[in-house]
Amino acid sequence: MITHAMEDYLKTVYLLQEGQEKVSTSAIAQQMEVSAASVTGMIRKLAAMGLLNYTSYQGVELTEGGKKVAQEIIRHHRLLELYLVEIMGFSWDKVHDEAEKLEHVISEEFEERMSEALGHPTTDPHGHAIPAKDGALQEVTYETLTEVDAGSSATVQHVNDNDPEMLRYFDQLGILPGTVVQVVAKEPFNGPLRLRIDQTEHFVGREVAGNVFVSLQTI
Amino acid sequence: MITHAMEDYLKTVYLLQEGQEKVSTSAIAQQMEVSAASVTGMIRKLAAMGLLNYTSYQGVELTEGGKKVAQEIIRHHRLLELYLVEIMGFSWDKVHDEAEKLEHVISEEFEERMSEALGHPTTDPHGHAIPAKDGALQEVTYETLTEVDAGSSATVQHVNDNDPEMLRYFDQLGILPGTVVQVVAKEPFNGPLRLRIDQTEHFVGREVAGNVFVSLQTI
DNA sequence: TTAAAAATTTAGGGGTGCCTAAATCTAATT
DNA sequence: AATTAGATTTAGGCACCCCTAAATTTTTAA
Repeated sequence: MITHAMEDYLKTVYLLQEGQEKVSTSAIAQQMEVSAASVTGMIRKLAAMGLLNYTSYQGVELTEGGKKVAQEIIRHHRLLELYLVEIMGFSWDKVHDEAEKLEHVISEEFEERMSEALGHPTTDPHGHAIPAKDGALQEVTYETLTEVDAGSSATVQHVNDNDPEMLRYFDQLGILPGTVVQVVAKEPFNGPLRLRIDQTEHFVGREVAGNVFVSLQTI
Repeated sequence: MITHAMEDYLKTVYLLQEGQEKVSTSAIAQQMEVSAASVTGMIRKLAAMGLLNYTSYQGVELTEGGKKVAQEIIRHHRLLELYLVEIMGFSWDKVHDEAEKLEHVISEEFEERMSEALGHPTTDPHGHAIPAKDGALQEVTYETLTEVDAGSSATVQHVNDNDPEMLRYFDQLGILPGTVVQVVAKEPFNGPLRLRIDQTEHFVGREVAGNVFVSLQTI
């Protein structure tokens, strides 16, 4: 039996796994805000169930079965976020927490009816790809705004969705998926970035910029 | 902290309490399909929290605080059932189980947005009253079809919602809230009832008839 | 290469919520 | 009033999921 907590672990490992193969205990612990000891315990259980491969001290890697569970939950989460925004009128800073709870309890039919109501969408309100039913999620790894050279422009692809306050700030700035942002200048010593968004200039800190994932303008 | 399990107990006690004052351990155990020992354990916890009054061997009674929690959950449940049917297109036999899970995790905002989308409704798809926000639920106690005299007609007020198969049967028969049913005859020895619904006659067993709550036609 | 630092695991424990079996209490019957 | 049946509670246990503290392993740096 797969519990809600297990689903959360699998989802976290899946999202951390992108780019790397092995995911460390501490990375999971940090992401989930639990102790490393708790992670070890759960990992052993998931490994015993064949949902991930695990060698002591060497990190974990999802099996195909584990990936399937994770994708299902991520699909639930992202469909829910979009449904809450588009159909129910939630603001985008509130939907993450709501989806975090609902993703574990909705039925397949609920999932299907949301997808239908939304016209079988492929991205959620924060720009993340929605995995197809039983389809793999291959999220492209974009760079963050902090890595863009001064003078260059970039298009926002997605933003980190788990901090409501930061999302409200993004709203104020006009940063959302699809927005074109020009990095006018980058102040030294980890100073703020000077951004031009929609004719207006803003100074934003590195922490914020690090949560905006973009692709460079080719023009 | 009120857990999901506690919410379920409070809801059950609330619904069992209608009509009587005290609710017995075994009634709760039967309704929730858990052991009586488990009920005792939970009851003690809820009593310690001031959500119900409890004297050993004498049954329980919700306090005002306990009632408030129960009403909130029942409101969630019934709004969800209606939302699932009206907005998402679920069939009425599927919504009970879905609502049973969702009722514990939705936010106040989710509740409010459902209510708005539905035009602040007062009854769910099975004919049960939806408690107003922070408002008491005073469900009238209707009689069941088995209690209607042969020859009389009655209007369906609500039906039991927790057996999907029975709900599909009601659908086939055309029994839903508002339907007028004439009890043509009642076979003896707990035999079937002969019902006229919409010009058609049906023979239904007592168990089914006992789950249809009606008010007598005054005309 | 060896000591220190960092990461990870093990050990032991707490709260929740369920169970069965045994003990106890209440209510009904004689 | 005593017995018995039924209802209820207590006792002891299990699974889940988290924690802190201590032990162990790996990595890093001197």
